[in-house]
Amino acid sequence: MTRTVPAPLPPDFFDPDCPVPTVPVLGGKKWAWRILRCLEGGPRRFSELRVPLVGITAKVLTESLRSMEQDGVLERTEFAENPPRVEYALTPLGRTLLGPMDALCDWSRANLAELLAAREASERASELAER
Amino acid sequence: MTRTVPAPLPPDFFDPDCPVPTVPVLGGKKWAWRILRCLEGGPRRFSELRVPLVGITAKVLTESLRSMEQDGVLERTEFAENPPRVEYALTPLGRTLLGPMDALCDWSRANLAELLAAREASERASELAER
DNA sequence: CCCGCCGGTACCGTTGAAGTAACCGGCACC
DNA sequence: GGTGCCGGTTACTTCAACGGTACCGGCGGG
Repeated sequence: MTRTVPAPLPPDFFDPDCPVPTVPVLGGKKWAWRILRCLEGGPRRFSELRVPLVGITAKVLTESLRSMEQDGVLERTEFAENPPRVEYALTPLGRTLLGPMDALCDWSRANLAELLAAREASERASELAER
Repeated sequence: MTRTVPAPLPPDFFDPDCPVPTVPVLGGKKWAWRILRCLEGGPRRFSELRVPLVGITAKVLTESLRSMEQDGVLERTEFAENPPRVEYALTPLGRTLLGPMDALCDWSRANLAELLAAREASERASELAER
């Protein structure tokens, strides 16, 4: 007899010690994706990054950059110049993230219409249920 | 003369109306990834999902499933049986998400060691700075 | 009559990311 | 001597996700 139901999932289906979910881009990092994208074309200065990242505050940008630096996906270089200059650049590790990231962005672009339609449909359904 | 610096990024580098960042998996959805993974092999019942998703509470699982249903990546089917049965299954749209997701998971697995090393290194550096 | 199972809901507390506002030191320019 | 820019820092607040506990209705079984 063929099995029509899948085998039950064991409690250790996910390794409880697996730190994959702690990967920076998978966390609630609203800006990380965009920052990576901005650095794709080469190093950028702090104030240069603030231009495309419309709405970000200095604090949040600082925090995001610091945490990404800690994760080794980008590098902070301070120049002892005048006026002071700080540059942020992708590390080789950070650059390898661009591929998978592109895959997800492509998915978003391709399926966004369908996704938004699903959201609207469920909104309309819940409005009907209210009455 | 060749340009050694990249062109400046314009303020409209990102479309301000672009809702790509609102895509479910890109938000701070701690469990969405795992839920998708659990449904990869076929439909699952509510209590069946609680087994592999160690530590999730009924409330959070309900919320996650509902929001993913709204986004059209999974489907909720209620059977008027006894005892009541509810099944969750991936939609075609949800199934297309598995590919890009795998890419990111592969990246995590491949580069996790390097990432954790970078974190430790920066921790050690900050401890040195404290003294 | 009471107990437990299924698939939740209600209420409330915690946490961490994000936002707001004010300020800083050093230097250049006027 | 005042003003402004650069690259932040500090303190405070807001907000949504997450977590904990308790409880529910309908049913079947003992």
